[in-house]
Amino acid sequence: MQNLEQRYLAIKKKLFDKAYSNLNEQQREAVFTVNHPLLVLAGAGSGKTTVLVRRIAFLIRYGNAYFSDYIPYGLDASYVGELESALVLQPEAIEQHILSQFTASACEPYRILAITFTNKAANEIKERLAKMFPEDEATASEIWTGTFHSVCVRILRQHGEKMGYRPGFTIYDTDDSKKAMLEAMRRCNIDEKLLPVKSVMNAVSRAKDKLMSPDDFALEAGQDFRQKQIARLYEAYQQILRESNAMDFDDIIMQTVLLLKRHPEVCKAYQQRFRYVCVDEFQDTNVAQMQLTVLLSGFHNNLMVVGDDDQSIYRFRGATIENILTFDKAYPGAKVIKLEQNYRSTQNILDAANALISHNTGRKGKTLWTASGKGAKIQLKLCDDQNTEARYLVDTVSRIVAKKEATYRDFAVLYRTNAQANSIEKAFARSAIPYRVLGGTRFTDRKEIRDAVAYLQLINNHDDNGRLTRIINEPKRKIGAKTLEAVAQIALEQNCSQFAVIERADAYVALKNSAATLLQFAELIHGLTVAAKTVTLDVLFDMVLDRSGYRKMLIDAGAEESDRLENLDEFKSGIIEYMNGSEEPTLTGFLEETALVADVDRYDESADAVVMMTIHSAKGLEFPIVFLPGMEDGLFPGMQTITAGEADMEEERRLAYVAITRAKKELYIVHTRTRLLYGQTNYHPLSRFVNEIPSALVEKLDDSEADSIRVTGYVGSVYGGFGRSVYGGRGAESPISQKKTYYSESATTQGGGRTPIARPARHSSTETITVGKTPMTKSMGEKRMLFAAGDRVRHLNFGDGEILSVKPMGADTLYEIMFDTVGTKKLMATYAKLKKI
DNA sequence: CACGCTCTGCCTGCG
DNA sequence: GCAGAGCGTG
Repeated sequence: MQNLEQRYLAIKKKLFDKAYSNLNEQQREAVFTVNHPLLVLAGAGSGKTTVLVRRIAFLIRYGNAYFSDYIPYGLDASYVGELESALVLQPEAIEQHILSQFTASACEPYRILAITFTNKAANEIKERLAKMFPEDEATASEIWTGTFHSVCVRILRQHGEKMGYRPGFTIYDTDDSKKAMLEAMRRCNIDEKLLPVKSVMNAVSRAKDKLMSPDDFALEAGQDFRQKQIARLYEAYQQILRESNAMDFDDIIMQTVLLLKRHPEVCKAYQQRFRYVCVDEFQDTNVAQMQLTVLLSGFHNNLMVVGDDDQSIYRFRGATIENILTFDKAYPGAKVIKLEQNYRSTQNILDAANALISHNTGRKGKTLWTASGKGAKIQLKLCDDQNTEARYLVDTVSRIVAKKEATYRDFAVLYRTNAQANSIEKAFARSAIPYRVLGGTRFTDRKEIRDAVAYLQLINNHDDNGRLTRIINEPKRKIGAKTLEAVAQIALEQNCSQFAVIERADAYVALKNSAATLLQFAELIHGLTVAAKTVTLDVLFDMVLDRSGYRKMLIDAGAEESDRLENLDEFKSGIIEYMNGSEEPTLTGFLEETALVADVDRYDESADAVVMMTIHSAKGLEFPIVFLPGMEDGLFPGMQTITAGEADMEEERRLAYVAITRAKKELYIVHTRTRLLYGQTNYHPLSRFVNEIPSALVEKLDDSEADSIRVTGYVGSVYGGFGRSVYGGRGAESPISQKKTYYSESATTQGGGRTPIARPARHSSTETITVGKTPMTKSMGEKRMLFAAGDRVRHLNFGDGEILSVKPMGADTLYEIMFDTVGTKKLMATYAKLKKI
């Protein structure tokens, strides 16, 4: 009978293969592979989301049907024969009538967890899952689909108290966190000029990505002064967040991991629940997210991760590509499936991308191919400067649209930095071409929205000191900095929230002058807090704006603030939308959503307009015609990358790979002879990445190569010294370039240890000399003037004076100068515009 | 306390 | 070149 069993198993697979014949072989294998750790290396445009969604649907309908060895009891030849004859049916018919009888331990939808990075991706998966189960809505909605953050918040809302958070804890966004960090710096008495908040925030964020506590950080800092300071700040910052019963975005992940580690019973409950865990964009995960994934999937071990090591472009924010590169070591039995067939681009575009990315060493290795033919060559265009470049884009779009070969929405302009958007946008604005720029200030980042949310946050969580300080004097209530300082001081001493102090303002002598206004404010919040329990959210929102006087403030300001009023109205529609879409709308729930859901519809694909955005934000999107302006060494790859290590360069190359693979049909690479960027004009040679593309794939629209590679003489300014150090090789550096190596340090040490020493001050000792058409910047080094006590000097603003004393300070010099008219002042040599007279 | 001027920094950025 | 922060003045 063995033969019959084999025939049964074989025909079963054949039937599944046919029913899923609109997938390719690798895609099918990924869908059918169910009880295994599974790594799907999904190349750009290889149908990754389709695989993810169909696999989840497969789990629910058929479980492990495909690979299961189960033989039905009493299997007989006529039954197997029937199955074999069913193979002539159409795929849809097979799926509808045959496959369900093979189902083997199907998975309940609520036992599947699918994690993504962005809300957009989560929503797409939800929508596509819903389409997979048109017959019943419940199935798709029971699947736990969400971002890392939303999944973690959901867990923390259940168990946050085990980690010392009170219910209703607040989520701080980047801006709130920055304020908290500034407060930490005040408490630690560390000057922001010596240690910029930005770099501290970055260091702390990276530490949390790696699950390092403040203590761990201090331990690792050893005797490094700067690191030790950051460790202190990290600790103080956590303390401040705790006082406000708040978490930042990184805490959300880290605290969840800690919770699962410290409370095995909680961990076990989730592990047992999740029979299947899927993670999308796995190349973007950091250490903490990897840990979380491992923990949640740890019981059943049916973990599927989907990603593309070649598209890992977020190392700078903590993502570690090692997660994907070492997945098969972490899960020895893991199956690895590569999706290399591309359904998006032409072969020329893919060949260019393949050639480029092959210059990277740290990768799994994939070669994309397509069945759709060679297509047009890649167009390479050289322009004079950023303005002619922008005009070239405009002209090309007009030309192609005029020929009716495409419509506006088919075009995308993708650039490395947002700073490039400016000149391009101007050119489009002057033309008749509709366009949209993505990025920039997000709706929820607007001041009025943040203020309104801050009121709601404070109502929801009275401990939230950050939000309290944000709005206590907005609109103006005559509660100034001094009063707030006193409140904060008392709160610290009493170990209570600032709001608790304000409620009892009359009890403190230090607050006696402002007690009345403070109590009034407390009354306002109390009233709203009570109201929040009874009225609906939209009503509460209006009450906040009216009772606080915020709306009146904007109305009184007249026309110039009318935008803000409109924005608040729009925000209110968002509230109503939330109320309609949620089964049980609560203030906490709404605030959570606003904190975790960035922008509703950032990219409206239906609008017929050229779209402009950074390459980073274009990941995952595709366009028939793509322009890549600014393909120049120094811009892309950026200067920081050129002076940094190979790992950074590989990431930059992956970014170029992402850029190229966005294009479906045509790709235009544009570069310029000179470029005005950050207020300085530079020469930039053609990007090395373009040189890594075989020339047979490229059509030059002019004599671009000759000009771009010949970098002679020098080139100056911010990116100083670069022409030589890159192309001239070591030891060939010109005196000028040596003087200008001041940037190299900052790029390698992750916000660390950049000394201001050799940094020329922008407005003082740098002078611009124009040689021919190209402005060159001359370093101050040779020009810095040294004065002695007694010298008479002239200052641009203060007039003439006499130097009283000269003190060396680091690499700089501090002069004390008695001016004839404005008295004695202390000035740094680098910054003072002094001339000897 | 509000404004305007000056100074500074500036790649990319999800939640 | 430009936005946001910080500082000094009315």
